[in-house]
Amino acid sequence: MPLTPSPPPDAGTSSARQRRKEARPQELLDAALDLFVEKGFAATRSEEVASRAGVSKGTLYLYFPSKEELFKAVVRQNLSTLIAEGEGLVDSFEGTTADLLSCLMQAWWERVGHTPASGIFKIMISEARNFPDLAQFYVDEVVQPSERLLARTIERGVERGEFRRLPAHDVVHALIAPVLFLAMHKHSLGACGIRGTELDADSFISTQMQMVLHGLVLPERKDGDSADHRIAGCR
Amino acid sequence: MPLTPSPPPDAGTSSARQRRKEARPQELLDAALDLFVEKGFAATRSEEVASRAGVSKGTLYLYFPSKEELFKAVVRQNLSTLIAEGEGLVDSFEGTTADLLSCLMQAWWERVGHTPASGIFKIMISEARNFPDLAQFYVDEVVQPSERLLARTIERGVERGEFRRLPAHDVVHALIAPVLFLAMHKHSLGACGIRGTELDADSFISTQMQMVLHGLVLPERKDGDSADHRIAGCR
Amino acid sequence: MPLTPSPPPDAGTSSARQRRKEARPQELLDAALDLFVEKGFAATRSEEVASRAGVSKGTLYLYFPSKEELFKAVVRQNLSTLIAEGEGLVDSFEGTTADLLSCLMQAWWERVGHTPASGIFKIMISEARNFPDLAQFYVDEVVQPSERLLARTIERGVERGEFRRLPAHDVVHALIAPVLFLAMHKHSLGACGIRGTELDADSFISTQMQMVLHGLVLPERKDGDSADHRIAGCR
Amino acid sequence: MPLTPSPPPDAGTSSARQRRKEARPQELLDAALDLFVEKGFAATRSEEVASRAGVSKGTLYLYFPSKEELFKAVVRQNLSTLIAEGEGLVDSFEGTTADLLSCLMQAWWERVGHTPASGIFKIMISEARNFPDLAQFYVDEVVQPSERLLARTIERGVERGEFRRLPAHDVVHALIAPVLFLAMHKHSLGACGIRGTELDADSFISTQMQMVLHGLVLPERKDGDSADHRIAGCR
DNA sequence: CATGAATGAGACTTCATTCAT
DNA sequence: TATGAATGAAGTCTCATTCAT
Repeated sequence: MPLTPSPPPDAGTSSARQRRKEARPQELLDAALDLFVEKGFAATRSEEVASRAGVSKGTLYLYFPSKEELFKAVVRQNLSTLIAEGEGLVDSFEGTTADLLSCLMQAWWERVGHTPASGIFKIMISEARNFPDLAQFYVDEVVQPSERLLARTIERGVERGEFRRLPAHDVVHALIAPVLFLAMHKHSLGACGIRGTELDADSFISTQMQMVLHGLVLPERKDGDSADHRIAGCR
Repeated sequence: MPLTPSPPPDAGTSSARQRRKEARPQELLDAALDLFVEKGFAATRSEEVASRAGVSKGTLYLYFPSKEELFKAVVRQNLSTLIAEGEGLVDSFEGTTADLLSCLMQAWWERVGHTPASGIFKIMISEARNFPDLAQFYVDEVVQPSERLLARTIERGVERGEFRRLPAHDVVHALIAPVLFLAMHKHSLGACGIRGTELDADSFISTQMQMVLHGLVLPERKDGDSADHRIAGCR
Repeated sequence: MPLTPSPPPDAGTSSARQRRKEARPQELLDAALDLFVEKGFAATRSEEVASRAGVSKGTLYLYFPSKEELFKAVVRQNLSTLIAEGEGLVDSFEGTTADLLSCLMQAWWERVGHTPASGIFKIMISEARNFPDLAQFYVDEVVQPSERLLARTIERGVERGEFRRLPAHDVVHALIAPVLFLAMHKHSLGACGIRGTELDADSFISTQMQMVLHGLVLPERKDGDSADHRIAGCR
Repeated sequence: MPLTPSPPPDAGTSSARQRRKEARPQELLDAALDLFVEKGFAATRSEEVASRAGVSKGTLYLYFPSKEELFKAVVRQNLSTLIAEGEGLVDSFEGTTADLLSCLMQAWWERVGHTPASGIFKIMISEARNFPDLAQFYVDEVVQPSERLLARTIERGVERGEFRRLPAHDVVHALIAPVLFLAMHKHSLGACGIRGTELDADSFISTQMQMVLHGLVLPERKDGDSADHRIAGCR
């Protein structure tokens, strides 16, 4: 109530209370995302979610039947919709595949990486084995759709002669790994304020990209180790 | 053994009870590692650790004064010692830096990646923010020593003219990222038995290595995108 | 009775639930006082306090954040308020100091000595060294204020030429000692129902008063021992 | 072993070990007294008693079948013997009763008041209701014998025309109260090191004695309040 | 719709006592 | 005798969820 300017008394159907009421689920989802990311799913108390959203414990349960359902709603709102958008982009994109990949990356970065939503990965890592229902939901709703999306993109690059013919699935993971690594770090050790754990994301991504596109080893020395890059025997 | 006064030379030197006592800490540490990895630190009940080690709740506390100290002991036993060994290797290694890197990787893979110890990373991701003492301990005991170790190795490669001159810190993270990604996956979604989450580690690492050493983009197209590999604008 | 729904429609503004809620802290404090006095602080289980107040374990913690805080609240409610009243009395009293002392004594007797609150002294005796926080709290909240109050009263008597000029501090303790002795006894051995431990408080206090006011030794023999009443050598 | 000088190998029947062994129960009793006084009966861990006596937990149970029996032994050793001595003194004393009382007091002060044994009263206050067996034992072994002893002494004084004819039982308690008050204080608040709780025992006892022998109120004002020294109505 | 009082299972940790050695 | 490893009941406090108002 004190947060919204008093509407004209005859404003019609939607009073301040009404508007507030309609915003409730969103406020709860936002509070839940923040807290789940900060503390994890199990360690987040429902009462704290409610109070951060400015409502009482009971009210939370009017909108979401349990903490698990609340979590699923958070995931749907923050990731599922984004993936659907990505699919639209891939379907209609017309430039080079490298540009498409850049677009996807950038979108991810802006809409997930730089937002609290990036913490969802950390949550799933932590809780998957303790909450199999959530794990299944997350795989169906996030992991498989997004991996399919990236794999299609890589295959497009290969088919168009733009990319080396590497196993699409592995390339997808190689693309995802550093990004998740950053997200993971940001929401765990990186958030603890411990000296020596700072990590410059832009610099890291830039270096990573150079390595992925050009390789770490200098050209003139390339021949020697071209045979097999599985982990070699130590001697 | 050293505690019993000269037993008859042909007798078993230590009684059954004695043998049990000496084995206890190890059994408890093993049980603890398994359970911490499976459920996380907070969700693991100390009683369960004890019972998996075949003792009662109280016995655990004879050997470790608290769950936190138990966890620290697990980390020390499984990672700290390994890092110390790695330092010895780097100090005395005489081959190419690429080979040294391979050696370190392989050691990690055999002694950590393929053992339950790889789950410690997952645990820290999950619990760092909820247990600041553990986070600090882990940074001091694991993160900083191992990053220093790798950074020294990269710098060795640069100094000897073997590697491109990239920021050592970022290269370290780029090397760590895929490996942690695999460890993470293996102990979270990968352990849930959900279809569609399988991940072939060897294949992934092989692809990753080819990308890191040779780049993803085909040579003839390399020139075009050499300028800046930060995330490019979408259009 | 208080749990039955449908109060008369014209009933007061507060529901049965509301009434319960407001009465809870008091019910808990009463239960806590009884149990703390009976068993001591450490030996009283919080669950037992709750169940004696007719609520569950968790409910206790809705009102008091810990057993220590519960105890402090018990002390504040039963003693601190009383001491404040005593200060008012001393400030405004106009009769003889002996009468003032009688008044204070009587008030103590009615409001503390004859109520379970008298058991608080026993508790503190028992627990002071094991719970330094409680000890400090008790000294600040009870010991010092009440000793100051009595000392002021004694000094008033001396200044008005009513009392001998004895060290106020020691007189205070001499006044307190028999009273605490009684309280102590009543809540320890006296409450065990052991034959031979009965103690008639009124008779004891009466005798004590006569001894204090007239002396134990008969007048004609008084001279001999007037020199020093510290403990005399045995021969 | 390291505490005793190695005896000559042919020293005869009692080796160092032997002497040590015979001292065990005494060392355990001393350690137990100290700890019981400091922490109370319930809060004292048997292991701590053992370790302070320089033996292992198990050894304690070789000498005393339970913590309760250990406590009884402590009481017997520290108080029962003393009371027996007191009885001998009273039986054979030939001086004035005031001197006899002084002697008893002094003995108490030297052998109990100034030793850790004075803490036993505090223990019993605290634990009587939680350990009825101990309470019964203490009443039989300490309370009744010592009260009988003092009552006999007071009666001796009355019969010989030395003391006013007051109820012996109450006089006994009046004598005991300040002494127990001091003992109590010394082992509870007085041992907490809190400022404002210091108490000068000698000064207190001296003042107490003067009050008891001469009365608090000045002679010239005595008349007014001679009627009844029970607690008077406040107005 | 909204509240928040109430519940009770469950977690960590302690400690008297036993008993194999 | 002496040891000390082992036990398991018990105690404090937390929190998801319910439901009367």
